[in-house]
Amino acid sequence: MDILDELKWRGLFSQSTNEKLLSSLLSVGSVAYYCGFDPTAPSLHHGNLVQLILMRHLQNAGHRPICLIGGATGLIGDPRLTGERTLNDAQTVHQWSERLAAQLKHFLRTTDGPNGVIIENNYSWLSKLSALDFLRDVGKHFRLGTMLAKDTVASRLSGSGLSFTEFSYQILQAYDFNMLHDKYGAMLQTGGQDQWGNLTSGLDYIHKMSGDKVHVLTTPLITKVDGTKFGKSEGGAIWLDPNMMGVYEFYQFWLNVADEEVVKLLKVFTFLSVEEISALEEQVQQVPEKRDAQRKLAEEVTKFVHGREAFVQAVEASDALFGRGSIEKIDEATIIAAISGLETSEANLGDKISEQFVNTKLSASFNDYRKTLSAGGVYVNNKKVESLDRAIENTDILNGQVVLLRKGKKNIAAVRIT
RNA sequence: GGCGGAUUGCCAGAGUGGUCAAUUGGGCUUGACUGUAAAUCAAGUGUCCUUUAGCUACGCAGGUUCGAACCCUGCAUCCGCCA
Repeated sequence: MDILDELKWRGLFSQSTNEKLLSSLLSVGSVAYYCGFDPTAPSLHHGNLVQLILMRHLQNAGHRPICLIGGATGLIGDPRLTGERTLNDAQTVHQWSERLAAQLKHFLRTTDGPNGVIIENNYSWLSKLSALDFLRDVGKHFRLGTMLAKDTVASRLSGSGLSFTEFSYQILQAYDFNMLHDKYGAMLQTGGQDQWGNLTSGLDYIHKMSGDKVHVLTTPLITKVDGTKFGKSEGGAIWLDPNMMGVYEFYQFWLNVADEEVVKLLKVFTFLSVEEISALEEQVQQVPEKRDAQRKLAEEVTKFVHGREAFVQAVEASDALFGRGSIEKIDEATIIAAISGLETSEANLGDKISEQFVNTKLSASFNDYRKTLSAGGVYVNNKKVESLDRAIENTDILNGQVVLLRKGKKNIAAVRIT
C-alpha cells in the first residue's frame, strides 16, 4: 500500500492533481509539501487537526512538512460561502498567529533531519509586497475568467456578493505556494476539499514562473453519517488549545462518538493500523455497549493532541467523576488530578451554588441556571440539587478543598474553597 | 451617478403601527429511555438573585405617534437593472 492508497483507505484523500504523477513524485525521495493555517481564531480546531494528521502521515512516509501560518492572508480573509467576513484587527491576527505557531510544533516531528517540520508565516513576504508590484508582477499572470470560475467566487457572486479584498485571496495563496516552491522546493500543497479553488490557484502561476509542475491534494470534508457537519460540541468547535476546551471535555467528545461514526473517525483521526481498526470494527458490531472503539479513539486522539499525561488525567477524571458512585471515597490525589483541566472557580463556604455555576461557565446566567435547575440538571458532588439558593456547605467539601459541580450528564466543573 | 429591492434572534426565515421578546424550521441545552450510542418523546433557548412586571433587542442615527421591528429622514452595507 503506497502512501496515497493508505490516505484513500483512511478517508483522507478526496481529490488531487494528476494522481499518477503525484504518486510517482511521492515514491521517490523526500518531497516538501505545505499546508496553510489562517489565524481566524486563537486556537487550532478539529478541522485543522485533519490537515495536521494528513501532514503527519506524509511526514512519516519521509516527506518534509511546511506549515504556513497566514499572518497576512488572515488579514484578508478567504471567501466563505456564507458571506463576507468581518476583518479582525491586525494586532489580534498577529497574536493568533503566534499562538498557532506554538501549537503547530506539537503535531509534527521537529528533528533536524531532512524532514523536520518548517514553520513559516506569509506575513514575512506578503507584507513587503507593494500594491504596484502585486498588480504588475503577480496580477498579470492571473486571468479573470479563471478567478471568477472558482466555486466559492461563483456562488458568492450569484448570492451575497464579495469584496475585491476576498476576491484577491486566491492570488495571495498562489503567491505563497510559489514562494515556498522557490524557497524550499515545495511541490505539493494540501488542504480541505473546500479549499480546492484556492489551492489550485498556484499551479499555473508556478508553471509560468519556473516551468515546474506542482501538485495539490485535498482531504474530504469530514461529515457525520447524516451529512451534517462534524465537530460541534456545546455549539462550538473542538478546540485543540486546552485553555479553550479542557482535556476532559475534549476526551469526552471523542468518547461520545456514535457507533455509526466511530470506525470512520478511527481511520481519519488515529494512526492505528488496518488490522487494529478492523478488530475494533468487529467489536462495534458484536458488543457495541462496551464502547471499545470509542475508548480507543478518545485515547489516541487525546494523546496525539494533548500528550500522554493529560490523557491519563482525563481518564482518571472520567472514572472518578463520571461513575455516579459516591465521590467522597475518592482520594485527594485523584481528585486534584481529576479536576486539573476543568473549569475552576474559587469560593468560600456559604457561597451560592448558582454563583459558582455562572463563574465556572456551566450556566450562562442566573436565569439559565434556574432553567437547568428546574429541569433537574444541577448536581453537586453527583447529588441532585433541588433548591435555588442552595449554598456550599461544610459537608460538600471534598478532599483537597474541592466541590464538584455538574450540569446534565457531561458538564463538569470544580470549585476550590479558599 | 440614476432607479428599484434588501438588512430580524446561533442559522434559515415569518412579521409591515398596539394582542411582538417577536410564528415556524434547523441547531443548541436540559429531562425521560439507554450502552457516557443512535432513534424517539417532553421542556427550554435575550437579559434581570424571582418575573402575569422591568430592562435591552429587529443594520446605524435621528424623527412622527399616546404607542414603531413595522411609518418618515439621513447614513452604512449588500443585491439587481440602467449609465
